[in-house]
Amino acid sequence: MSDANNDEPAPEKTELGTGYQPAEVEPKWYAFWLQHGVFEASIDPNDTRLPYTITLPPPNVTGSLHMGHALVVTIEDVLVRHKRMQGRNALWQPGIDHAGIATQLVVERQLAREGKSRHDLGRSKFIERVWEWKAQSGGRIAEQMQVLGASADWKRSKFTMDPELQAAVREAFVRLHGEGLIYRATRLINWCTSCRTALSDVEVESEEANGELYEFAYAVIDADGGAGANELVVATTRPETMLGDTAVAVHPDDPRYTHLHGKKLKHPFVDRAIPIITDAILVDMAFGTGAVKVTPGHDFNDFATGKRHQLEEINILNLDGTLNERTAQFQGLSVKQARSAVKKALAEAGLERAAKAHKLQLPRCTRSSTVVEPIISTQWFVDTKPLAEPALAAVRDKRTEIIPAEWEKTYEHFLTNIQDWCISRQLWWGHQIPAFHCQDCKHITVTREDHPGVCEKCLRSNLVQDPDVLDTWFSSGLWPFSTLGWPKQTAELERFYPTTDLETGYDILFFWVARMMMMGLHFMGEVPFKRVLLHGMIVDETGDKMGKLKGNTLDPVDLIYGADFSAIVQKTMPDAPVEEALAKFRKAYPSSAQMGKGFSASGADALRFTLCSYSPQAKRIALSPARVDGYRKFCNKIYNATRFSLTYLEGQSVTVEDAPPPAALLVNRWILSRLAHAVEASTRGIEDYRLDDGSGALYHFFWDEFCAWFVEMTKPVFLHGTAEEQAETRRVLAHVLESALRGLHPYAPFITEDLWQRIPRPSSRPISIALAPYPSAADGRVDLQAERDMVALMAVIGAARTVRSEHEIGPSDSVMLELRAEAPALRALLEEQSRFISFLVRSAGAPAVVPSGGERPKGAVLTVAGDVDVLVNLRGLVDPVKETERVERKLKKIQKDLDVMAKRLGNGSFLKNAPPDVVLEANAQKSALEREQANLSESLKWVAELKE
RNA sequence: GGGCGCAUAACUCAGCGGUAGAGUGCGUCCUUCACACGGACGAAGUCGUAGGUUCAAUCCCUACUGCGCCCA
Repeated sequence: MSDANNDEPAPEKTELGTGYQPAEVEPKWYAFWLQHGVFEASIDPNDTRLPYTITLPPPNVTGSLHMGHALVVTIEDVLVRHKRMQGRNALWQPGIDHAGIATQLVVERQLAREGKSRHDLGRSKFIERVWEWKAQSGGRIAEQMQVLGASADWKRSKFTMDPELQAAVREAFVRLHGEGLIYRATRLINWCTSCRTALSDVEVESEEANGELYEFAYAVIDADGGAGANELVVATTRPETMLGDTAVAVHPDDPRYTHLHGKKLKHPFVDRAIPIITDAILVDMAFGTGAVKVTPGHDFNDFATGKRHQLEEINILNLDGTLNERTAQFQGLSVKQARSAVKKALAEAGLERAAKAHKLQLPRCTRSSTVVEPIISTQWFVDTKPLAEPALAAVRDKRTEIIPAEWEKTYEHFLTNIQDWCISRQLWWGHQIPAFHCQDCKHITVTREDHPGVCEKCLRSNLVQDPDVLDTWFSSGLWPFSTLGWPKQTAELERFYPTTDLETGYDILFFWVARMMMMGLHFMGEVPFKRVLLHGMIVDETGDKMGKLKGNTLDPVDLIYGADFSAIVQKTMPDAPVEEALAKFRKAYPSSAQMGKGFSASGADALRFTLCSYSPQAKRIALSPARVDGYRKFCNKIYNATRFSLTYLEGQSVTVEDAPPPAALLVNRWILSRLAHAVEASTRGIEDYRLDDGSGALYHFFWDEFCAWFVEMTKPVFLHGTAEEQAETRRVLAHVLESALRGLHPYAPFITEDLWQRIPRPSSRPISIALAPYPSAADGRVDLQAERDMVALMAVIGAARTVRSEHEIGPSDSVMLELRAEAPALRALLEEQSRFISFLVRSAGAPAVVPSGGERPKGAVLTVAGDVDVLVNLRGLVDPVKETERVERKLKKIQKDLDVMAKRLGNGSFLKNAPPDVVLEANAQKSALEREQANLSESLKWVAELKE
């Protein structure tokens, strides 16, 4: 980390206008942080700070920033900045994922525009071309993350195709292979005909679709005769696969088909006899005709059935999804064409029996959305069972904690049912499998060497490297340690592994988290992270997933810099007419109706604060632009409160110490006490992964307590207070503001840095707020008496203000105020604070503070605030009818509450069974209500005098 | 089919066994010397439906209805 000796100057201070302009502030402070190495983690052996590590889920190199990224960046940045400020040696490890298929597609599209294919270039030229593309336009997303304020250690940024990471991948492969956990096998796998590659199970998502259940008949060979005995009708959603049928299964207990057991069927198009088998696992008697065609070469259930019955597995597809030479006259057709051709041919052969609409699950490639075809193929697999066991155990015994805990079940379910993982991909871009096929003896040599000289078995040198690359998630699985230098024993690995927190969307619990757990435990012997923090998906304001088709995508950048709605929809739906796109957008974001022509430039801080304000526990985060706007205003509030404070702090040589200043005035004692609560709540929120609570506590503190009460109450002090009171208040104001900005910094890094640099601060502070200590309860001073007194005071002021407001007394009209209280201590408090009451209520002179009872001034209305009767003299100022209405409204409400209390307290079992303090509390509430009721009823009699 | 979750103010969401909260919006008043990106005040909810447990249920349990997601 750089230190304060760095003589680079801080960015120049600009004039403070009346409105906060994030665009003028944010970029310069980001540059400042980078310049001073504020985000850099330390491996200095003398640095004894406890490490705190998060690895950033590496975004796709082809990607650009979307709301999901903004959420990840925001949450992780809050966690990291908080821990950094708490004095931890914080490492936020960033990086980029090479994204095999996605990247290859991007570059192939680029080539296509030049009229070329990757095959025209050849493998090595093509890969060079990908690197060129990457250098020019890949990884832009990292810059966009910086716009959000991400305090990652960018100098350590890694790319999954960096040479060190390639070495890590190779090492992992070789070791797993040596341990027998990686093997090569021929089996049924998911094949994407458009990406032309195998996929793992998790890269296939099934989608409901409207299809049909089609029935056709196979003729029975050597039929015994009898009604219906010479054919067997099967039902299928994929008729074309019948070209690969090698059996038809019926349930062993199905009486309809007992006579066919052991018989064979004649395939109508290819020269093949198909056995009728009995299988209780595959066949559901109630479904379809109860007879199931079995295609082991193209269906996972059928494949398993085939293994049980030693059936032949026939592949009918070419890798491009067309039918191959095993399909007679259908050869060369696409699957879709073949489906209608087969149906037509069956109908012509008189074998078609029925077709009815049917809902089915279509497996689709997560990348290309192409329907995935199961085919038999030779691929590399990871034997996941031995890896999954330790990963399960680590979560069960809490070495790794999953938060929210409800995801543990999903994790458990996935890992207990995990299938072997197909890791080879028929792509060029990625980590090429370090396996070398001997052209002479066919042995496969797996090695760390780039170019092994000879086959390890026959020692001849006729070797060809396996052309396939590894699944991108294979390298991602190594991320928590490969980024730290593994397999080398680096200082980074020593210090930062296991990492502390892993924060990501729940949607990649399977893809990524489970794999990191398996790999981390296997290679490092320790869990890769101590906590897994999962957040929900960002959806539009109505709860729909964001998507291009829906026209409801929100670009974080538009919220940060501001944008017209018409520009936004032209970007999200470039092909649709503007009006139509705009309509869709407005429907998805009803609150945009309040926002005029577009989004204001809210700045990164406001967006971050908004994202923090949603509970991360929710599965769906329905982002409301209006809410962003609310936090934009909050930033403006912070800015203006600071501006106000500076008018009293600048040029006043106020000294700020680390410890909270001594305070005698109630308002000063109170705000220090509230500060203690607020910063504590913030830390608790961050530590409990409840950023909504943490940020909310500070929002409420800053706006509703610091600004609404404290700052207002400093005004009479600064105007008329003694020099001593002013000095004390200045010190408290400076201290609380400085502490509050530090407290807010993880959530809103830019504005807090900018303002913090302008205000007085303790001499011990470092060059950046990002390195200053996070405030704790010790920065305030808990003072329960002060809090109680302020509650009473605020209630009195509120009651008087309500009277003013309800009677529409203008701000320039002052009112006579009389306060009556029984307890001498309470009267003393009101006397002491009378200048604040007078200032905030705008009373004519100090309020009269008197004991309860006594004669009521003529024309005064009465309202009750706790134990204080508040008499506001409205004589000649208001309408008696309005006053009657007001009082009656109040009385009605009180009566309602009293009814509830009477019911509770009238219940003998409540008095008997409820805890004593609850009963006590109820009684207290009841008498307070009764007193208020009595006073108000009394005041009804007086309304007539008001108009005098 | 299996699993998970959600249903609270007009909207987006917190909350929780002891008489319902926030932000935005809405209404009234106010350009008072930090902020109209503001201030003061106010209105607004049978806490999805039906049962059960309890002195007490929005909260716990059961069923149902509606919605969403994941796995087969």
